[in-house]
Amino acid sequence: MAEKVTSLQVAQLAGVSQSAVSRVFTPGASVSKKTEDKVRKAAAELGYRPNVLARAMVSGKSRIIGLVVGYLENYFYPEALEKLSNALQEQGYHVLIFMASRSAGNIDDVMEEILDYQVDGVVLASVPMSSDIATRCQQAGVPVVLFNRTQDLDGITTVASDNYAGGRKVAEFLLAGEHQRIAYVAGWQGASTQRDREAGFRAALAEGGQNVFAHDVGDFHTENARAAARRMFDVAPGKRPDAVFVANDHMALAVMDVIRFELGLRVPEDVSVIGYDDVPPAGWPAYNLTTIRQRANLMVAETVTALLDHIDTPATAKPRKVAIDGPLIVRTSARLPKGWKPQRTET
Amino acid sequence: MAEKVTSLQVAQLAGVSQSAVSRVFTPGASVSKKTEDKVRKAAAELGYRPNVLARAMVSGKSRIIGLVVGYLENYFYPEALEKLSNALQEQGYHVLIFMASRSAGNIDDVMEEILDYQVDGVVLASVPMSSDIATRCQQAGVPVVLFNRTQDLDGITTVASDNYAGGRKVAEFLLAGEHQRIAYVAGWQGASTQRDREAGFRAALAEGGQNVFAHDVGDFHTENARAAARRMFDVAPGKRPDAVFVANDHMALAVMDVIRFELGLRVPEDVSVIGYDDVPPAGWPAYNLTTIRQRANLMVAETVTALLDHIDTPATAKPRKVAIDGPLIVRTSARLPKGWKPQRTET
DNA sequence: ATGAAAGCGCTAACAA
DNA sequence: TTGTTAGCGCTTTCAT
Repeated sequence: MAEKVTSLQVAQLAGVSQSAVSRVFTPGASVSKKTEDKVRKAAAELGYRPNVLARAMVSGKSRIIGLVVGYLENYFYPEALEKLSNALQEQGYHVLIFMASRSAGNIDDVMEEILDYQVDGVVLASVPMSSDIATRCQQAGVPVVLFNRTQDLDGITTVASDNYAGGRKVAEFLLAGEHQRIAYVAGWQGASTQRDREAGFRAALAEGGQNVFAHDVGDFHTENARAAARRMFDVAPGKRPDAVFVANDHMALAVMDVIRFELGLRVPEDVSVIGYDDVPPAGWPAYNLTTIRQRANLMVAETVTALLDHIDTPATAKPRKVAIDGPLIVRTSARLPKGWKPQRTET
Repeated sequence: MAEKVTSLQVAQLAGVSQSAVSRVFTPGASVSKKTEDKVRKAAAELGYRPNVLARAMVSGKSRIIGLVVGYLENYFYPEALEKLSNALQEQGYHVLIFMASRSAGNIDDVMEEILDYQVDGVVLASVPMSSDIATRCQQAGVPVVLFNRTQDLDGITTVASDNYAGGRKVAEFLLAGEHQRIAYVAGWQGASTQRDREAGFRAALAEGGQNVFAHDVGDFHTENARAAARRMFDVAPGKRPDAVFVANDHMALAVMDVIRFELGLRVPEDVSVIGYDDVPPAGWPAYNLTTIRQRANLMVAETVTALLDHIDTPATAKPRKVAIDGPLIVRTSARLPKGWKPQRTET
């Protein structure tokens, strides 16, 4: 069991001062080649590595990013988390995770805890009350970015897909497919993603001379989505929607299950279903869900850029509202407009 | 933007010494009610919270647990990660994430990085070369536990499900269902989970007088599993297996897709399919996969207990090998033995 | 280019 | 119970 090795020990072995050792491990400090060699040799011999925490204390930079995430049940998030963590690692940062799920009411506590770690920045993903928390961070002088949420709150950087445009695309596609009774299953109403998707969807529907034929709420949860699907589709054929836009894939898959396996209807012959996110299961042949792709790679890249920008140049960094356009991935869960062909599922 | 508040500032406002403030925020220190009140009042007024990093420096305890995870593509891991993070949070620890995926070769680097943060413990999940890393941690005097891997290496605590027993159960069920040509699709051969599942499976098969009819490798990856399924099932009916055990659900779902949607065979009429893990999609009606459940809750609980045990009492804590029994969840992807009824999917 | 010295914010003896 | 003191391991002036 190797004991803890300090820079002082290395200094003594190398026959230099402790500060010399520090300089060798500080990029861009001034050390002679000779000293550096001596120090590196001694360090290697002792297995020395700088203590990140001690460095953080004096420099004020912990190189830790706090990530607050509500739940990983929606498979868009594990993917985003993986990419985000990787991207941050490449920049020399690491991610401290905080699950906001359990701590239902006490998200405030979570925030305090996160701040206690002197994190250099915070990413909020799928967190209820994001705006309160974000404000709290700002007060503490910690850069924040909201991932996959757009807050009305000014002064906070947010990165999301262009949910309004996405909603529009879905409506236009459904309209082009000559659907007559188009329904909507909403997500949690407090989420900006939900609101924007619905707004874009309704706007384009209206332009096409239609209105939402039926509306229910699934709250982004499987069970609620199932219940909504039952209420919506377990009715007389004439009162049944012939298409439904579900606010995210996670719910859309559940809705498809109810439609096909509980009610015995066919997709898309009896009902067209469209989701949002393009999570991996949406591409599985058992579903082949037509959906709007959220480009996780781009969203993560923008998040990292914005965050580092705020960290490195807090004075000049302006809050941004990034909305990334996402393509409609046409598979087979929705009837095709004349002349369309389903696309191949790319990776 | 609130400035950083130190214990000294609180002390001055409260008219006490700095150490008095420290004591108030140190559970089990001795402070008079009167001092405590004064301090708490001043702290509240200033919005003071102890700096975890500074505390870590002097106490030697960072209350950070390093979690190294290979990939989140297998949906067993997001679930485990969420539960683990929650459980650790409840104990006052937080999780620093390290994705080992990207850094293909340089897992060693990841390990050094993680150790630089002076983590109090490390959890290794789905990481190649786990044993090397684990050894490295031990050298550094940092408690480790391997999650969902059993290493032959003595002296390292591991928590996994009882994969051998699980493999046996699958074989016994398939045998009872009077299958004649039972195949196996393996995971990554370096994983103990894979090896144990296969060993148990083969042993029980042999006891039933059968042998593995066909064998291929999917490496725990979707694409490889698909390819394996094609090689295995795209053959003359007489040479085709009538049942297949796939080493995890993630691959089993892909295998089902190939069997049903590419080859047009029926499950379970033509082929019975059984997986391992019981990830959420296994229970979706479109698959209804019969599988062995890995009890994530128990696995996480054991992991946390073992880890804290090693952290709190390093002297007496013995390395353990925990194997948690997992039930066979009987759904409809495998033909039922006479007299069996499919179970309801519980939550 | 290098060493000495002063802390970063906190905990933990040690006295009082 | 309280205050004083000495660090934890490091970065960063400030001299030299």
